[in-house]
Amino acid sequence: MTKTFYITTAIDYVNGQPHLGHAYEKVVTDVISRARRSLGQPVFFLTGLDEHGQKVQQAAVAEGKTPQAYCDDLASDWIAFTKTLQLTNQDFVRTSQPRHKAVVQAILAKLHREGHFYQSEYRGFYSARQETFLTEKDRRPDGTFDPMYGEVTELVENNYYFRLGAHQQWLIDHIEANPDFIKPAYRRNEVLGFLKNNTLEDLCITRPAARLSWGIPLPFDPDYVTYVWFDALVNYITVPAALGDPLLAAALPELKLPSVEKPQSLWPADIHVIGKDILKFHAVYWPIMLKAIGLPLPGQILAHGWWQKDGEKISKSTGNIIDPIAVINDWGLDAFRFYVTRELDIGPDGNWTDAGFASRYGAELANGLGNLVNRSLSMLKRYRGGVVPSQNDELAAGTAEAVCKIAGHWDKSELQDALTTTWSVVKRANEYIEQTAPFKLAKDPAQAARLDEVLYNLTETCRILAVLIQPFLPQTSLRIMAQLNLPGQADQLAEAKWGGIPPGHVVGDPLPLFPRRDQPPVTKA
RNA sequence: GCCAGAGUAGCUCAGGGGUAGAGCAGAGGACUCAUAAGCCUUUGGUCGCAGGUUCAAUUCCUGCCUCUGGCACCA
Repeated sequence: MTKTFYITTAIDYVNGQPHLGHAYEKVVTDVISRARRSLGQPVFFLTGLDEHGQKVQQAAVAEGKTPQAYCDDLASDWIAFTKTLQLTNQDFVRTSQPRHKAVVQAILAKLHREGHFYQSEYRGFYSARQETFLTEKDRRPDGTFDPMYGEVTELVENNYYFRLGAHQQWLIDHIEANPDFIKPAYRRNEVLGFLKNNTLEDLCITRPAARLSWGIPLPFDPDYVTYVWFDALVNYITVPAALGDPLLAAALPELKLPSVEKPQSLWPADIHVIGKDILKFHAVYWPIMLKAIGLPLPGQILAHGWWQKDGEKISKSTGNIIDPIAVINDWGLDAFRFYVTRELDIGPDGNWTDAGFASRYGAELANGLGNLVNRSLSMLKRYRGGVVPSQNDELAAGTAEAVCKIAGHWDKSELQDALTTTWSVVKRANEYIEQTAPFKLAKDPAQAARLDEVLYNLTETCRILAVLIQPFLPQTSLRIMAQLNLPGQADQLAEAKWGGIPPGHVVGDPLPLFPRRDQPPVTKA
């Protein structure tokens, strides 16, 4: 059984509708997934929802629904969202699913048995109205709590804790020995700085069921549900476990899930794509949990940044928001996928501007790629009736060099660099048209052979571009293939080898891929 | 406060001890296959401030200023 490349997004908390940040993380993960598949690797891409917790319980009650029904309703929106983005995820995990509950409980039982947990008192200030403990940070400057919390009382609560203390040094060693474990490097430095300058406190992993019923009960103490860490993070191994992953079967022998015909080997995850806000959970708690369970650590934690809009924080209260679905409806899915991966490198924060979106659409998609394909096919149609001439390799070497570079970028999840390099192929082809001037050659019958050569190079470049953009712009890739009248998905980088389009083949009719747009984009809901 | 990182052309950024670079935006030009797209040429910068090392600093060092990120519950 060969191991499948396993990549995940964070699971999103179901307390509303998906926004730009969610869309971004999912698109990035999807592009990496598609690129890996194109490189010839089997890939399993997982995304999903985090459904337990106080907020969901409260929201459900407020709507007069059971928490499960409330989650089911929202889950259908989130699943629809994966379709809108044309994600190629193989599964969609929900933490309220029985398979997830089974895995969480098996892990809790094992760690409890092996002495990783202990009970202890938690003393704190509790707001009955908000049903939450408050911290010193919640105090106002005068030492009182905001009236929104209602009456605040000091409360003592027993809970279970997970011992973290013994794990600090090996984790530091692991991060230092594996430079790619946390990317980008400056995030890695932050985690190392934190681990070296702080002593890890044990982690509170439960809430009393009396206070929070919407959660997974501890298998060894039904008065408690587990809280956040052993619920949400475990989603990453739920699906491998459910698919019969041999490492998980060995680590959790008592786990009882329906047997599968063809077990898949997924764990360890190759990449967890997450937002920078949850880096500590993934780079500190999660590895320690895995080590305690007896499982290998993921290969990489890839932390992306956040989007701003016009240089300011995106916030619902100021109305400074971007609705990804509105943008997609207006500009098309590929334009959206292109903008977020081309504009922002994975890691830093980015700045969404409508003008920037329109500018990239116009310059790079419409005038760059779109116009190249259109003018190339138009000339082939006009001068040769759409019949591909015999093969010529004038642009072969340059293209091959770019393809090789792009393969390297794909392999390292360097999406922005991959796009830049891909567009260098577009640029080169446009220059080639100016240099060879096929429209002049066409006027001179003596130049017919030269015109054939040029037209072949252009048509073949268009075909290769369909392969190179496929992970990013899947719809456009298919449309180029359709205009070339070629079968297939252009979803294997191996197809980017020069000489793939057969001489004598008749291409279809050219149509603008990205129509010119003069209106600013609609980004508000 | 502490720990990182950054301050370079109008914008986004790359670079790096010895005549400052790219893309976009701006200006000019020749062309016409194409979505009036594309191509060529080109205007922009005392490389945050002040010192120091050096024959030579934007590049190394020190200090300062400004900004950003992190310092455990927001994609």
